[in-house]
Amino acid sequence: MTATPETDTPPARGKRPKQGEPVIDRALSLLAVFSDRRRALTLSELARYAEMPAPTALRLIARLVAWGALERLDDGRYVVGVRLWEVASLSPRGHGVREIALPYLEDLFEVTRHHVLLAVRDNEQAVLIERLSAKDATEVAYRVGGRAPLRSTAIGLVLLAGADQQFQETILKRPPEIEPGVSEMPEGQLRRTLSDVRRTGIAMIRRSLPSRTVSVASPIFDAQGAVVASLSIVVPDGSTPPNVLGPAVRAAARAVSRNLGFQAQASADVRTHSQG
Amino acid sequence: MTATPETDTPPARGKRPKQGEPVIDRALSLLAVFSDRRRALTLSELARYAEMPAPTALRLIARLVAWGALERLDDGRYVVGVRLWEVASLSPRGHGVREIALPYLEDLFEVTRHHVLLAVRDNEQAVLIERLSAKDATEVAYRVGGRAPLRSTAIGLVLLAGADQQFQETILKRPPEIEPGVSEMPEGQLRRTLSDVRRTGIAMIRRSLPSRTVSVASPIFDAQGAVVASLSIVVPDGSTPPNVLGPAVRAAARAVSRNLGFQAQASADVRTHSQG
DNA sequence: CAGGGTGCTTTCAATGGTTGGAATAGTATT
DNA sequence: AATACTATTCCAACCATTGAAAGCACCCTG
Repeated sequence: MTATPETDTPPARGKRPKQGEPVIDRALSLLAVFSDRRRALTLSELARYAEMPAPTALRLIARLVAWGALERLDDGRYVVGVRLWEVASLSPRGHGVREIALPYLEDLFEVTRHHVLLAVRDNEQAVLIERLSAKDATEVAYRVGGRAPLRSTAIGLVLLAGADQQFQETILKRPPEIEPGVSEMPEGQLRRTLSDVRRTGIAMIRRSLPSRTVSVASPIFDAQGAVVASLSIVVPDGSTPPNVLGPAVRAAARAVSRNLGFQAQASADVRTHSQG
Repeated sequence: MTATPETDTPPARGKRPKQGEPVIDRALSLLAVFSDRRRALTLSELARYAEMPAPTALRLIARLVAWGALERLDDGRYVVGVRLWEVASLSPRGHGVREIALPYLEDLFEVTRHHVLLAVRDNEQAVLIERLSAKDATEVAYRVGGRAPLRSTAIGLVLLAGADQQFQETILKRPPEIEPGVSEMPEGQLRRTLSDVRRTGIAMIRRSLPSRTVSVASPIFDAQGAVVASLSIVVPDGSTPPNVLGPAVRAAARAVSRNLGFQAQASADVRTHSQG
């Protein structure tokens, strides 16, 4: 029998607390410490948040710095390096769609002059790939590289509606998150909404916080007909009639899809695909 | 039939060829394999290019995939993942300047309607952080995430002119790279040019390849007065009088600098600073 | 100017994660 | 069916990895 008595909590009463974790995981956990609020960190902060001894952290960080994944500031703190940005720019679902979509985002931006967003789905959230905003636009909700919920944003609803059936069910079963400013939908209504999004190619959501805004989003398809990204605009509530926004966003999204090799069906009923 | 690979790798005389390299370095070298031309790779390709046995590569890749640094496509190939993009978006010299500069880049883009570029220096090259291009613009020379030389591009000259003295000397001593389409400057002229760039805040270069274009660039300063980025436009030669382009670019660059906390001196002579 | 605190760096012996050849399974090509 | 290539699993030797301890460096405060 494969008796592994190690099953209970591994408090590692011995001498080596967290030993046993693969080196790469540790190195990556150091990268994961960085966030919107933590862009420059000292060695001890990194060691503390990544839960490892300072000497260990130092050794790993030294390698990351040597490669360029991290950079060291004059004051000794560490920040994410340009080299990592460089590699990340090769991410198909990151810069890939972005590169193709950007000109169309700009066209759309010219029309509305507020916010234009581009996002892809990563697991149970939407990751913002691009955001164009006027300098005097309404308050910003999300930043590029940040994450947004799937169920309570227009851009997220589009991604959810385009996800594979099994994933959708998983999300639908989950209890609604309570979020201020948006009215969370019960399961039944959410199902109907997703169906509408698939049929019309448009999702729309009103927010009251941080300011009264209307968001309209539309899916971007790849050559296989899978929803790979979501395009959205956010404007102050009442600034533009919604029946104008919808077609504009959908047209832009279609233009991007066409550029990705998507052949629009004669009629509707676009198949959904699994992802990753 | 090919015989035993005895004649192949000369140094690997022992049993363990490349053993001894830190794990992180190996993992990072896997990431480094990806490039503009290689965005989706199989396991064996990754192993080959990173020069490591397939089992080793597989093990490392598995960790990277688990974290999200890489993603696996349906056909088994690997691509750079969104998670890496997410972390990279926290890079101050990457997305950092970009975020602040973007609105001004857009303003400038509206005027010229061709290419607007934003770059930072990484070692001996310029790394393109952002590029706005019209759909019908002239041929593109560089892509976001790509690298450009310091001496033969306007955007690079600005970064070189703003680098610390010691670094500049290193570069100046280097023999001129031969590049088609631009006339490489001898050391003396290059020195004079850099001095001019510092004084006027403008660099200009004409290219004949891949098409006849004029590039104009201007430095972006941080609160400490160091050159942290370079802003540039690229237009077809003859489309716009250069004496119009210069002030426009410089004005946009200054606006960004101001947003970074830079206090413009009354007179000229901005001090240069060392970097990382 | 001691004195205590915090954070960074180096050292070093024990050790367990790491390693890659070999074998196996899977897939495309001839 | 044979061939060639790629992907994956296995495992025992081994060396990179580990982190406590100690040494530095640099604040503060009394």
